[in-house]
Amino acid sequence: MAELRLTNTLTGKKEIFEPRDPEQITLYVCGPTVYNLAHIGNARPVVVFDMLYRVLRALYPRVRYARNITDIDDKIIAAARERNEGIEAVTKEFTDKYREDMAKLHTLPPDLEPRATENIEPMRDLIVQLIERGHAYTAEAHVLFDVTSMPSYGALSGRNLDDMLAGARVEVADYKRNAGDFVLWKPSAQGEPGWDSPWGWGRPGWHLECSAMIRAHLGDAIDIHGGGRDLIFPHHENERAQSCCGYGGDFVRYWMHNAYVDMDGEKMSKSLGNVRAVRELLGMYPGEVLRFALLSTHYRSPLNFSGELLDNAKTALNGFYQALRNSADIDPEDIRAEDTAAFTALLDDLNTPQAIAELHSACKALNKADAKGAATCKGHLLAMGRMMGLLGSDPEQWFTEAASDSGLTQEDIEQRLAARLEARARKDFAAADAVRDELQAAGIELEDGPEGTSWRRA
RNA sequence: GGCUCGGUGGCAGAGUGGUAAUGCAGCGGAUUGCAAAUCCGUCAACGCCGGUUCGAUUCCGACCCGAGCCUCCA
Repeated sequence: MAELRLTNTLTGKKEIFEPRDPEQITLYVCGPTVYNLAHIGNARPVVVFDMLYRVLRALYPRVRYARNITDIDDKIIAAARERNEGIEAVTKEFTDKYREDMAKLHTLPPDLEPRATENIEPMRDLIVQLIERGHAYTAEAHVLFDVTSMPSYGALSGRNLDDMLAGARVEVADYKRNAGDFVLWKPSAQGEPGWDSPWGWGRPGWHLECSAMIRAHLGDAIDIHGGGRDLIFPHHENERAQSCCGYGGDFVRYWMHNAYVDMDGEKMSKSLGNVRAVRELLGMYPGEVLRFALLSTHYRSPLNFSGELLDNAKTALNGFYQALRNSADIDPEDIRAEDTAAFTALLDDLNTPQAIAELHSACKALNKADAKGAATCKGHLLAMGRMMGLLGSDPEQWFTEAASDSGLTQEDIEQRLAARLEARARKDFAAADAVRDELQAAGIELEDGPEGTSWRRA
C-alpha cells in the first residue's frame, strides 16, 4: 500500500503514518464553538482535514471522522443573554449556518458530530476518574487539574512546567495550587446553564469535552487529532493531560496542526476584529474558489488572505474548467484517483500545492491532446479534482451561472449573440464588435470557436 | 523574557547535498476579421555571515527580519 506521511506536532517530524488498526482509522478535529458565523480562518482546518479525510478514505476501508460542536461555553452564554434568548436558539442557528457554509466549501460532513451538551455524563465520569487518580482537586466549587501531577505535561507544546509556572503572566486565581492548573468543572450562577454534579451545579471546563467525547465516540485512543495551531497550547496540551491521566494509554498517535489565515500579515481572529465571514465571501465567490484558495498553500504555512489570493484561485479554476468545457464532447477515461500524481503528492504530508501543480499539468496535457489522448487526460484531470473536492461542477454552468440576480439574463445574452452572429455572417464587423463591446461592459466575455460562440461571466 | 515556526524570481508557491516545480503577471510568436481561449518561446529567485563537504538554497552555528503561542481564539 502507498505510504502516507504526516507531520506530527508531538515529535516535530514528518512520520510514516501507521494506524493503530488498519481496519478502522480514527480522526478527531476540533470543531466550532457555535456563537457566531464561521470566518475564513475557521474554514482552513475544516478544508485541510477534509483533504486528509479524503486521502484516508482512499487508503483504508473504514475511517471514522469526528468533529465536535461546542454548544456550551461562556461566549455562547453571553451571546444568548445579549439576544435575550436561550443558548439553544443561539447554538441551533450557528450550528446550522456552520454546516451550510462548510458544505459550500465542498467539505464532506464528518461521520460523527458530537455535541458537548449531549456528553455531560462522560465528562463527569472523567473528572471523577481524575480526582480518584490524584490528578485533580476541588476548590471553591471548581474542579481543577493539577499540572504537576503529570510528568510529561508540556511535551506537546514544547514547554516545561518550571518555565511555565515561573513565567506566568496572568493573574492566578487564588484557589489554584499552581498557576498552570486548569478548570475541569466550574460553578454556574443562578440562571446560567448548568448540570448537577458531585461538585455542585455547574458546567464543564472548555478542554474537557474533547477528551470525554473522543473516548465516548472513538475509543480510548485515536490515530489522528487535528486542529489549528493555536490549539496546541493550552487546549490540546490539556486534553492530552486529561485523557492520558484519566484513561491511561497513548491517547493520540499523530497530532496535526494547520497554520493560520493571516489578514494583511496579521493573524485573523475574532478578538482582533479583522475577520471575514465565510458566508460573506460566499456571496462574492463560489465556494470552490474559497476551497482552492485555502488549498493553494501547504497547511503548515501561514496563508495570507486577500482579494488577490481569491482572484488567482478563480483564474486557476477558470483554466481547468475552460479545458473541460473545450473538451465537453470527450468521454473521459475512467481513472482511479489513487493512480494519479496528485494523490501521490497528497500522500506526502498533504502537499496540496504540488497536487495543484499536477492539476495544471493534466490540464495542459488535455489542452494539447488529440482526440485520442484527450479521454485519458480528461480522466486524469477529473480524477485528481475528485480527490481534492474540486472540478465537480458542470463547466458550462461554471462560466454562465450568475453570481447575483443583477445584470443580463441568459436569454438576453443569447439574443445578442444571435444578432452578432448574423452581423458577422454578412461581414459587418463593426456591428459585431459593438455587440461584443456592449456585453463586455456588462461583464460578459465572448469566445468565438470553430463551433460557434461561447460566453462567460467575468 | 520563555517556547515555536518561517524568510525561494514582480507576485503566489513547491522542492532538493550537485545551481530550483507550478501558476499569475511581463515580453516575443502562432492562431483569429479583430478579440477571447489555446499553443510555442522567453525574462527572472534560494535574507545575511561563518562552518561541515569535492560541492549547500538544502545540514550545523551566529546574526538580521517576520509571524505565532505563553490569555478566549482555527
